[in-house]
Amino acid sequence: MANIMATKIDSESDQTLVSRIEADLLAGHFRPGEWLKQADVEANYNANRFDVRMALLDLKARQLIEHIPNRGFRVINLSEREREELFETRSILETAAAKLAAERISDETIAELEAIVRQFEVQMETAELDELRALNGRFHDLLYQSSGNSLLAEEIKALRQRGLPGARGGGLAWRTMAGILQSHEDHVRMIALLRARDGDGLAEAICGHLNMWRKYLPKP
Amino acid sequence: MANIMATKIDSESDQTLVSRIEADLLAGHFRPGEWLKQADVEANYNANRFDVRMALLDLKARQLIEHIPNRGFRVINLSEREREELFETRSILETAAAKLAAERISDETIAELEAIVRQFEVQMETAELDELRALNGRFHDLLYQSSGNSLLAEEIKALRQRGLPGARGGGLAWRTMAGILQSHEDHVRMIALLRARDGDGLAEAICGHLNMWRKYLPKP
DNA sequence: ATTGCCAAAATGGTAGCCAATTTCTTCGAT
DNA sequence: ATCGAAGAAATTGGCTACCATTTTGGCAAT
Repeated sequence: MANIMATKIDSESDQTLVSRIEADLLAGHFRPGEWLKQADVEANYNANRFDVRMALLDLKARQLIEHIPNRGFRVINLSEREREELFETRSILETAAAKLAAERISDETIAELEAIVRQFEVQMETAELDELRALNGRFHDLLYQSSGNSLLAEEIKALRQRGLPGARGGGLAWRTMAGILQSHEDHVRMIALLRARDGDGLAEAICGHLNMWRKYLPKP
Repeated sequence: MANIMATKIDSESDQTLVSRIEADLLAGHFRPGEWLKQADVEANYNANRFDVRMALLDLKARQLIEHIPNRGFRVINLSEREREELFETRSILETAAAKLAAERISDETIAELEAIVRQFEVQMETAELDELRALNGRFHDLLYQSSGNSLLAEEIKALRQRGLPGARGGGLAWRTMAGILQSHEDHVRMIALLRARDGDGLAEAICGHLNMWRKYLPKP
């Protein structure tokens, strides 16, 4: 009896507490700078105080939230400057990884990438934004994993995630349909460049892709 | 009375527990793969169980130690492959940062760097290895901070540190005096390249500097 | 020598307490 | 009425203790 109850209660949390909060953070379900009060998290995620503390510490270590002593934790809120630095650093890592990937990627993996891009194309009009965001993430993760350097890939992933919390609509230029379409076309082009083993071209494409959002900013 | 006692007891730990353990890790005072049992740490650092746990979690987040469920924490022990990946990634970031630094660094900061190098030269024969290691760290930190991108600098610092735990003698090619001397000469050369604003040359120097240790390996 | 079993050791999840700090509220003074 | 200060409420966070789970290590039996 008690076991069944416990299972039922936990049913919605087949994932760990951290990953549930993380998912909400990366999906932009919190506002930048929003306070994550322990009591609230405790209630909203149906967890106990200790787990909440551990989860928040974990997320803090990954810089998705920040910690202010005696105040608590709040969603990261990057300054203009920090955002610049983030994109500069991502450009460095991602262009380098792209060049490596162009050399090392296998034909099978290119096919996998293409499958993701196709799925993106199909779901672009119907699916929810979160779904598209997930596909986008899978595309880039797989691409950078193909660099053959998984530490590099992890580093890139971590940096990408740091830009997401509090960024509405997935965080890039994805506020507009045009942005999403542009993103998709970039991906198609990347596949072609991978097939052509054009590392430099790919790097350039990545750079443009990364800085795409600038075109869609309210006030540049 | 009690206050004075407390202060005295804490006197040796004016730094936090994490930074004390961290210092020992980075100085190579633990062996790679060595277990950090909670009880031992508790005793050796004169701390309580809770603080130890928090400290170990923190160090785990920075990948200086790893955590195996129900076994505990142990000093990171990089595989050959992981070490390759680490250096490849560092090369990418550090050469990029060096190029930026060559553009953006001020004359004052170059002078600061030179001061560190001079101090290194003076202390090379007399000072302890830990002292030299600290100076080396300050040199590289300041250099990469001069890229004007502090996120980039932090990232580089974190990656550098990940290579240190368990690496005897500071972790690089610093097992031999020749390695230390080589390192110093590299630094001198870097200063010259900075003065000449030769970003590409500097990047190349960094690359060689980073991969210097290969020459001094027991079995390549 | 190998296997199985039991005891000892260690981890790690949990509850709960209370001091320090911040935030909110209320009250009083100008 | 506004501002400021004192006090109350809320919140964080450091800490102790407990014990279930798991692993480890040793000992005995085959």
